[in-house]
Amino acid sequence: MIETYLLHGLAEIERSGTFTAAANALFVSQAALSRAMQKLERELGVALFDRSGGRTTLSPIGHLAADHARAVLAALDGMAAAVREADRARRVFRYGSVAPAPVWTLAPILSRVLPAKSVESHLRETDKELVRELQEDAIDAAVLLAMPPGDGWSGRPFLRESLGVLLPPVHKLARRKSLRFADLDGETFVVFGDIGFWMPLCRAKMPKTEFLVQGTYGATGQIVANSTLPGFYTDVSALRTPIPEGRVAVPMRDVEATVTYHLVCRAERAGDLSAVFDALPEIP
Amino acid sequence: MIETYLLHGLAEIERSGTFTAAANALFVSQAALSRAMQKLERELGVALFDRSGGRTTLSPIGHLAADHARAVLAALDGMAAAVREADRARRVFRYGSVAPAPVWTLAPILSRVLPAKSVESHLRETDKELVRELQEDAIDAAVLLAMPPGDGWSGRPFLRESLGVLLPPVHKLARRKSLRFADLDGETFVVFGDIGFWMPLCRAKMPKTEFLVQGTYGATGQIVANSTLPGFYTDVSALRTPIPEGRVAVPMRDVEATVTYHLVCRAERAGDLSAVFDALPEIP
DNA sequence: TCGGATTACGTGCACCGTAATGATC
DNA sequence: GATCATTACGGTGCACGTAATCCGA
Repeated sequence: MIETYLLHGLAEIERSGTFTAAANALFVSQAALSRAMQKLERELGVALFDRSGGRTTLSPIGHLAADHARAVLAALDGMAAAVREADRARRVFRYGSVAPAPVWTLAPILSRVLPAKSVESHLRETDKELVRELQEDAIDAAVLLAMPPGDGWSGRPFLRESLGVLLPPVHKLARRKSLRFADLDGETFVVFGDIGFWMPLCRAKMPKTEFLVQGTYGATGQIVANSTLPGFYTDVSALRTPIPEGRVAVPMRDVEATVTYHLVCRAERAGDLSAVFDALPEIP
Repeated sequence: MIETYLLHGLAEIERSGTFTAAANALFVSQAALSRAMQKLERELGVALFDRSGGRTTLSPIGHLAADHARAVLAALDGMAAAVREADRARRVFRYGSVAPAPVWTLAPILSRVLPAKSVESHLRETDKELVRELQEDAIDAAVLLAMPPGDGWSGRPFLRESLGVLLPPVHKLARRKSLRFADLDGETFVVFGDIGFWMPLCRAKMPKTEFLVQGTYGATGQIVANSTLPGFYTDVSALRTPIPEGRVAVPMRDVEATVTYHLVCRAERAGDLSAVFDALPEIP
């Protein structure tokens, strides 16, 4: 029987050039490697090495065998990777989102509907990145701003969110009923870093504005509450983090400031996720 | 390290359905197989079997792993086959021919030009079969009646052969200087079986003729020498087996009765065989 | 003489088989 | 109780490391 340690030995000898170097790389003695290669030749019934000179070297057939050995070992690694990945996928539900708010909504739903699975999520800044991750099966589902173009997708909207700004009462715009991005362009905003698509959206809509990006959600709130710098909120975020005392919340009325989140998966996987889709809230 | 005996075990369990049956098929004890599968699961860090019920059965991930295991084992078999085939090809020169006469010519040339190789040859009835064998790398070269169509071939003519008939002196055609197939159609011929393309050619040109096919060359000669039945010879065969006493040799004058043999190989292999081509005789 | 492969030799581990035990129908 | 799988136990073969040997530059 040709066991894999023989293939490892052969591949490493081709890589290292000599038995001695390969043996060191494999943490075995050169004697063991020498015997292993003799065994491999015996198993195959074919000489793989030129043993004429002082240095024993791979024959052309030995190189051919080493090529195949590497292919077999790659297949074996592929097996281990595929099996471990399948096992992981069995235990965890992984999804990405273009914004943090949908995660707050989904977290309790997912842990109720998929009690046997742990849930992993991450933020991205564009639908496009998440669509790619869906296609590569790197995630089970994604929260997008719109259904992706083309067939092969399954999903539906489940949450709407609208952006607004938090202003000090003395701010010249604090008395307005609503604002546009254009009104605020040039202000300096305190903003939390991980807010998904909102970040590039705000940069695009307010190119003259400077954003003081904070690494944590807490720090962002602290600075907004204890300074006169404007910050952001949304209708959804206001439900979990009340508007700070001494701040005025003014909603934005640009169409881009209100978005609808869609939970999306590949159509093939729709069956696995039907319980999740059924548990999503309806949009009023 | 995942050794191949673990993969064999897994694949056989999927095939057989139970550990017991698989263990019998693999000629090991069920205990050994059970331990082996535990080791495989330990190596992968993933459970491959449902051990809840009385019968331990493959989980979906176990089936996935078994699929990969079979693929790895197939790659391993492929490696052994490729290496053994490369080694064989290194030691033997194998070719096919549409007729026996070229083999008589080539045998001494090949053993002189390729002293390190043993030579294997076989007969086929058509160029087409041999071209396919060349394409499949089943043979190193082929003796054909013509260069194959298309690019990718290398070769040249090296021998010409003409067919004739051996008649008893009393035969009504024995005094002719030459004959056509049409003259002989309807006669009963004694003929050796393994004569390559000559057999279908003669059947095609003399559809009314009955051929008494002999299994050995010696038997054919004996019957021809000791009967009044007509037989065949060629100018080339006459050099090694003289015309029997009491027989008249009459050449055929149809164009199909004279052929030119070409030694052909795939163009990629032309370099390996240049010494052989150089040693071939020129056609007068 | 030196770097590197092979051979010799003793050791220990890992896999084996038998047999007892466990688990499920 | 029958049928499988797992666990326990003792044995053994095989791959290992050390060290001696061999072989070319």
